Amino acid sequence: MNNSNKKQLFIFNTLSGKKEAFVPINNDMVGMYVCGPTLYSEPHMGNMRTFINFDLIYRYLLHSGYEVKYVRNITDAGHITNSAGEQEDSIGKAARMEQVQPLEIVYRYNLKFQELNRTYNLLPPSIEPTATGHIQEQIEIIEKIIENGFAYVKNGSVYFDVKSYMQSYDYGELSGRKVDELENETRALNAQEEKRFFADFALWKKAQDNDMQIWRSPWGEGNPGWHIECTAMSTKYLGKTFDIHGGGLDLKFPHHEDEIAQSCGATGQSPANFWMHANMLNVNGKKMSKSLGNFFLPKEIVEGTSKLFSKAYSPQVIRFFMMQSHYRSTLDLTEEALNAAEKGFERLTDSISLLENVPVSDDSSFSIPLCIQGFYDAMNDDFNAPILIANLFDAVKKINLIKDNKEAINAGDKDFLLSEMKCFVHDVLGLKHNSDSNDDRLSPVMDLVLELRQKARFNKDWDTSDLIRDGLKNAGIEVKDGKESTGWK
RNA sequence: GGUCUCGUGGCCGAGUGGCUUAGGCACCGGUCUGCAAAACCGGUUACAGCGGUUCGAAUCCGCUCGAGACCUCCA
Repeated sequence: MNNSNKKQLFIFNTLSGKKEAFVPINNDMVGMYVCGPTLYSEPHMGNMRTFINFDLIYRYLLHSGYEVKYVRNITDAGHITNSAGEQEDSIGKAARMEQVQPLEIVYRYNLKFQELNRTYNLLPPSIEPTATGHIQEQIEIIEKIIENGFAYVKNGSVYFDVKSYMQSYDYGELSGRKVDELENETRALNAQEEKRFFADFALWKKAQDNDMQIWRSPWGEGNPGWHIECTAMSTKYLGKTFDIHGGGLDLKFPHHEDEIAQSCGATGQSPANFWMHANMLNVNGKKMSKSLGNFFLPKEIVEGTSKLFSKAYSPQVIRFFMMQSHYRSTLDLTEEALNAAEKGFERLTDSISLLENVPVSDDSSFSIPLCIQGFYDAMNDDFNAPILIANLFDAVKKINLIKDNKEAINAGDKDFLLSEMKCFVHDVLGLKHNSDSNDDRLSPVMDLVLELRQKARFNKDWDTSDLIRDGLKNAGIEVKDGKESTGWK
């Protein structure tokens, strides 16, 4: 990495509602925890947007020279779903429906999730811990919270005592919610007589007859509440307080609010200095969700099997499309917008290839360092990938003008620009090069075919040259006649 | 109902007080070309409405209209 370009990184902190200078607790080490998926079904494109956005953040932190411990959990227990008034574990429910073991469900969808991570070019986190692998840690944290007077046991379940907590801490500081407002709004939803206070939430649930996953605890057999797993795992792997906690915006309340309460209640320390929330992916103006039916699977779009789109799009194009909006904005997915991204992405990657072969001059006609600084400035401003891309396209325009001898670049600047552009496109944005897709065996054949066509063109045998061109088009190969040579793709 | 966010040109999408023509795509014009496509260059179109603050607002404040999110299932 290039330290001369390393300026102060600013991150929008949900906790303060402001952009703050990012200073890690431990010099150049960064601890980051991101709430991962609940694997009771295949993750949809909206789920993936969050993970892609945090992949960008992870990548830029690495690029900035930080040593990052990136923890992204897998929820395989304790995630309660609420259907028809019945509360039950979502994994257990899926297992019962499909008549398999709960862990078989998790294993099945985790395989798919991992495959998606590779397809969309996400870097693997440092560790992906599971809730079921940390039952003991969860129990220990719950015991601490009880010990500190912020939780109580009732009929084999344990609840967090929000009223007691509020005497020492500010419940609602992350989401900006006031408990007295909540009370009027949500009382009807809670038929939980066991709770002392409507806002109390479960840390441990007593086992019910239809539970498929049950563990022993000091309070009897049962299973953990949803929020406690993240507190247990983040504390175990990153410490009582770490640098960044991320997740989807829809987790802000109650999940993240309750995580803060649990950590403070157990350790007396707030878990994270920076809270980051990625915004939702919309389809037709509405949040993508299963209940609305406006979701599609990440593999459907790359295979072209989604009914919502007329053709397939490469994962790189989808990733590029997502990078063109800021992670804190909602993003509207439409076919027209995807087509625009496809063309733009091609132009960007083409220009990198072009830069490799562009002629050099004695002097550069524009400031390359200034150009590159623009890349860094964009990302240092709360990971503003859309501005980064706009700045990259400024470079694209310059590169094209160099080709036409309207701008010039010297050898040193060329190498500098090329390596930085590759770095930002490939390593930071996580976009693979598009040209790798051509088959090695096809290449010599195409050279031959195009040579025959050139011969025909030289002889003004337009019928033959057009026959070749149209035939290739039908085979999905596009001929691109240039001034000196003919390309294809 | 409560809390909060947002409304930018044909589409997606940055930008928070005074030139950013943001950017991409589309469209129009041009260069190149046997023709076409591709590629490249150039250009047009905007800040939901009304009122206010200000020398000056897309950017701050108020109201109206519209959209969305959360309110213990959500990435």
